[in-house]
Amino acid sequence: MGSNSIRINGPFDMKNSIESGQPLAFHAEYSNKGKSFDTTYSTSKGVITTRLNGKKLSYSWQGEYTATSARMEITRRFRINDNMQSIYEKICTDDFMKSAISAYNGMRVTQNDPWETTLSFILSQFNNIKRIRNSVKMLINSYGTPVEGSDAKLFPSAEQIREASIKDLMRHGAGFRAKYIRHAAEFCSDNLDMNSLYKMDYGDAKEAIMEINGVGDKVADCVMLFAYGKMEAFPIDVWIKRVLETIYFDGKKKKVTELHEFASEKWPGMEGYAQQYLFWHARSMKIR
DNA sequence: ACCCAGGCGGGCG
DNA sequence: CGCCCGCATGGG
Repeated sequence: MGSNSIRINGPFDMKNSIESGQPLAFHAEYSNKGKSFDTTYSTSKGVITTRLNGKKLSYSWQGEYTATSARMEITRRFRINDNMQSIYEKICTDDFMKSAISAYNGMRVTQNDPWETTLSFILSQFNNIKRIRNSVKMLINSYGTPVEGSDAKLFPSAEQIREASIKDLMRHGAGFRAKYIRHAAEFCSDNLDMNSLYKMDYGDAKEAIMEINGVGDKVADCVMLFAYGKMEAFPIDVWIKRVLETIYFDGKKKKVTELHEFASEKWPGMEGYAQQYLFWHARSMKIR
């Protein structure tokens, strides 16, 4: 247990960083209190509580954290050290991107735990955000280890999830994805050292994670981006497909492979950030 | 009541 | 390889 604070440089919109369909959207608790914004979320090691007030991000931790590791967790999770001006220079390529950046100025791509991200985005397939959130929270409450001095629980490990029966996972809202989750939990605890993917390049790491049954092209890209911080990853879901076709291809249908090529040529090395702004802006504008 | 959801694997041509 | 289909379930 302890607390400290970080001074934020550059624009930082914590609310949209959490709400914008990234892993924290699926289990973090958050609220506006006056002019400050409060957040609490479970990790594999403890519980992190933050309060953003202007440029000051105060935080406290419980569980297996030291002052150093807690600071690293927060810095990494919200990509505090990202140079947003430099990122915006790369992705502000046209009027649509300009309006997206303007609407969500300071929204970060977050960088989350690999297992947490894999589990969350397997659940996301053919699902909606509210339901994904209910499922993830149920899984935390049912399988997570209690945290001393808190009523919260740790984010459950792959080793803990693999002990669940398919039926139990289905009862927790996983539906037909239950078998994928079980396989992922077994694969990630037996056959895959998830930490080894950090040092692989994007293509190799994506290929490795796609060995999990239930992880295809889109979910793999989400894991590459939201866990491993590989900024060339460009997850293409229905929203991204529609918004690209609408804005850049005059409404004409394009194949996913063509859209990947388009993104890598338009936002080289920063596709992930472009995707996050496209996604959240497209959803708010209900582009269908 | 009815439709749909940040896709995926499997089966087929 | 590309296309098409079914899929558990609950929120809107």
